[in-house]
Amino acid sequence: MDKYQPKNFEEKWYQRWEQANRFAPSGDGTPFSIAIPPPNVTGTLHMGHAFQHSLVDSLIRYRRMKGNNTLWQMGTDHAGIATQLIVTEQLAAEKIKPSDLGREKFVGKIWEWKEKSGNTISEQLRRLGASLNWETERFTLDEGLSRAVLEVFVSLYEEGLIYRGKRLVNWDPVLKTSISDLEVASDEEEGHLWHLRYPLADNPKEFVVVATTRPETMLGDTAIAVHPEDPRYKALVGKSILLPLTERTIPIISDSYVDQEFGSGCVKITPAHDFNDYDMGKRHGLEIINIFNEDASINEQAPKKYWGLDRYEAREIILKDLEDMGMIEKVEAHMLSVPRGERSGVIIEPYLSNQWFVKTKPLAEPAIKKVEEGEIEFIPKNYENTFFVWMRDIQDWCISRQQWWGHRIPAWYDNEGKVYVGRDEEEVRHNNHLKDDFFLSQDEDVLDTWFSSSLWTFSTLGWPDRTIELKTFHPTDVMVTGHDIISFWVSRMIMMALKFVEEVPFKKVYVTGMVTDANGQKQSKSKGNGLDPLDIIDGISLDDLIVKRTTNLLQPKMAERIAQNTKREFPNGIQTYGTDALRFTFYSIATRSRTIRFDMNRVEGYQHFCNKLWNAANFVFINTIEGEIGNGVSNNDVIDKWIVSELNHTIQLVDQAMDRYRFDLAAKAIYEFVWDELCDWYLELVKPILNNPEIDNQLVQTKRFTLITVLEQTLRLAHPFLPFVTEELWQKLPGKIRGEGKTIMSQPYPSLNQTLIDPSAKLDITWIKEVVTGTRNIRGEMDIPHSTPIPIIFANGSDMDKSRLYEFQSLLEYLIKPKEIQWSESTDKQPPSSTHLVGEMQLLVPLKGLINKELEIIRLDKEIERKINDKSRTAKKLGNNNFISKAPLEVVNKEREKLIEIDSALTKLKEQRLKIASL
RNA sequence: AGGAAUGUAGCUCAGUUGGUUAGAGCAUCGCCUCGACAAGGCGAGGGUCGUCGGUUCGAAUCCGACCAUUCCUACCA
Repeated sequence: MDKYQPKNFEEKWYQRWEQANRFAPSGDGTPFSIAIPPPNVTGTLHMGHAFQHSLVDSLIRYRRMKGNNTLWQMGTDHAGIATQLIVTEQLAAEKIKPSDLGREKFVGKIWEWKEKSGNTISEQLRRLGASLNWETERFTLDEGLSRAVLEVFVSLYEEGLIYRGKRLVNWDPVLKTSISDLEVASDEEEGHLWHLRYPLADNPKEFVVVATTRPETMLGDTAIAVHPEDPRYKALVGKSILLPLTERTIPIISDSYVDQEFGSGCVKITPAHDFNDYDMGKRHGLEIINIFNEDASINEQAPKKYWGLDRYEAREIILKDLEDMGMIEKVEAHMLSVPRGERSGVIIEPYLSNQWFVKTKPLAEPAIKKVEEGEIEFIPKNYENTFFVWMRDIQDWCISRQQWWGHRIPAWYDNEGKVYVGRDEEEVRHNNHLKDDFFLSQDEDVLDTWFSSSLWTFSTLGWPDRTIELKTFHPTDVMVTGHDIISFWVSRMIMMALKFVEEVPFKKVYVTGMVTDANGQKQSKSKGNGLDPLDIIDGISLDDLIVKRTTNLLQPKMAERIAQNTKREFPNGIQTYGTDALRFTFYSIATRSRTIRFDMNRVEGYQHFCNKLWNAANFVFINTIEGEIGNGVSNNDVIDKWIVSELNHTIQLVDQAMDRYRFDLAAKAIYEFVWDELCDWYLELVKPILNNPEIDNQLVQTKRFTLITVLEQTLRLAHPFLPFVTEELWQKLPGKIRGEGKTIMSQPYPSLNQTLIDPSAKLDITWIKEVVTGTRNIRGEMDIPHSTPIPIIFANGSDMDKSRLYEFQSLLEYLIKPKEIQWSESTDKQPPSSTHLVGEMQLLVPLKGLINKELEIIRLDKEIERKINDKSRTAKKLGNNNFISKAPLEVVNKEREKLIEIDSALTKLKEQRLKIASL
């Protein structure tokens, strides 16, 4: 058999599965379904996706093999702003602006781009082995889902849960659109606090000083505010000031929102450009003056001098003008949190505009209730708090975007600006009895992408039609996603599903940790520390990796640093690991922690594991290919009973782990079974029988049968986690063992057979392990090579030891490679030896010609010291009357027995040391 | 500012309702080509479980305070 080379077979198997339509739901088992969090259609797979989808795929494959009628619903998201941005940038390279093309042509360009690059992510998912049902793949802008969006919009509007209004929203002046609170990220940045002097209207020689971080907004000030209790300013309340640079006089008001301690204790109020000021403006009936255009340049509400200036140009000039007038008291350095648009990276402006909103409170209440009642369960549970905190203080959701790519808002306006909402223009005219020549124009805006995503679990299943799919697979069983998406998406799906299909969208929410780089840094394009999962699967050279990380950077000056960091982290690039190794890594690191540092060393370790499994299978094939494989009629010996018992124990562990979404524990159980039990012990224990021509053929056949059936079950057990290598190996099994099945992925999952758990077999094997490990310890410590046979004496053993030696002597001879094994009733008159204790029994390896006396004394001293420590710990416990009287009897007895054992061992070791020392 | 999470070996992480000597992988150090596997085998070293207190016969585990890191929410102009 060839070496383990994942690239030789991984893609092949995926193609065969897909061609044979293995990913479609089938059978009449209990339905089990998961909806994929729709990736951005024009995006690429990042490590977080690969991680989540690997977890989901194991759940899906596990359930499918368990006989569930299983659906993993595939689909992608149109990602409005992100996609429009990409295409806009591409056109910019050809010096074309979207406005040059007009709406229709521009949207056409995006569709072209979608057709071209839309399957990148699908191909990546295939490489991951994701057993998604491609047949029913959906896209948020396709006909069916668009129908669902219309239906929901119209019905929420009719119920008064969608409304249009002029509000202050987060405005991206580069993208020229509103964005939701969630798409704004605030970070601390260095700035300044300018203290400006505003002269009093009735006494322009006197000033009130206000502090601001955004001096340019002063052009839109409509009041200044002080705290009602502030003695410095009490007398001024009700007076007015002359707003510099403008011709306006504005009032001084009092409001307890003002913090007396901050700045001068006096704050300028700009209702059109600050959320708090907006609220305050409403409270006091202040004028609202918007001084910005859509691109945040100064508009005609400001003095002519500043018209058309960009907000930051305007700032400089305004400051200079104020300075010239002597109106700047002082400037301080100041850290402030600056809101930036997630997509464009520019500073977001609060901006007054007409927008559409969803009234969320009435939708949130039932959603909160379902989670409280446990109908939806978050795993880990504490993420429910994140959900509750968000939902209990939920703000209305601004759903209109001033973009072209997306679901156009189904609202029409007449000449007077009256709004008509309906599924299409025809319906609007009909319902409102409007003649065909009555002027109507449709709203230019599109809906927030998350609006369509919020319908995802049911719109993908055919809603608003009551399809059989919807009936069968909704609610879905679990949603697997990152914590950053709980408020964006999870909460909104819950609200919408409850509203429109009157059931929860999923029963469980498994919140994964966030995959970071080896330094715990979030992976991102701008930091240049992101990894493409395919580069771990296929490998990539250092040069290619640097190119990949440094092209299309938003900040090109970062390129040099990114290249340096990449060189340091991956001096030799990334080698080829294959999908299975990557996947197994994901399972192993899927613990309950919220950040997961991705460590390439672990991928390497799990690649070795795949290799180990490969080679173990190879061993099995070599030993079963020629001779007869028995029929399983058991004259199983204790060794076979033991490995079957271990296998069943592992099956149990995997089931328990999967029930609790502990992918790490499932992976660990499989890893340990394959490597530590099957490879390290069972295959070794079986060799002397398989390779011995004198052994009874019946026994050899039984061994072969156990060997190959244990392998076959192990492959099935591991398949959800290692889909490719298990399929490749399973296909090499003889048909007699494999059965009629065409693929491992449709075979039944191994299930626990409690009657095969055999504790007594385990005790026997444990004894063998102890004896073998004991002699290996002596060999290892004494540097005696495996090739040198050593004489060994079993002294002072019990009847049980004796009978076990009798039973397993030939095995032990194979494993220990002794010159001979002697049995001795007592330790008297034995030659000076190196000793290892197995319970009461002593393993003796005579020193003569093999072992250095001093080395043995050192080894014994180490052992003795350990025992002395144990003894004092145990004796101390037993010397404590409180322990004796309060601890449970069995714990006390355990300690008593332990003390006896330690004492006996200690005595023997000390005797032994005396004996050696006296030589 | 409020809320949450995390802190265990050099690194990345397990450790279930408190109960043998706190485990694994990687890394380190010896020895070994023995017919599945050097992507391997065997052996060894390595930890005051963030700090301090409390509860308890007994604490990595439960409670409190503090320190450090991280995230979320709200932001003081």
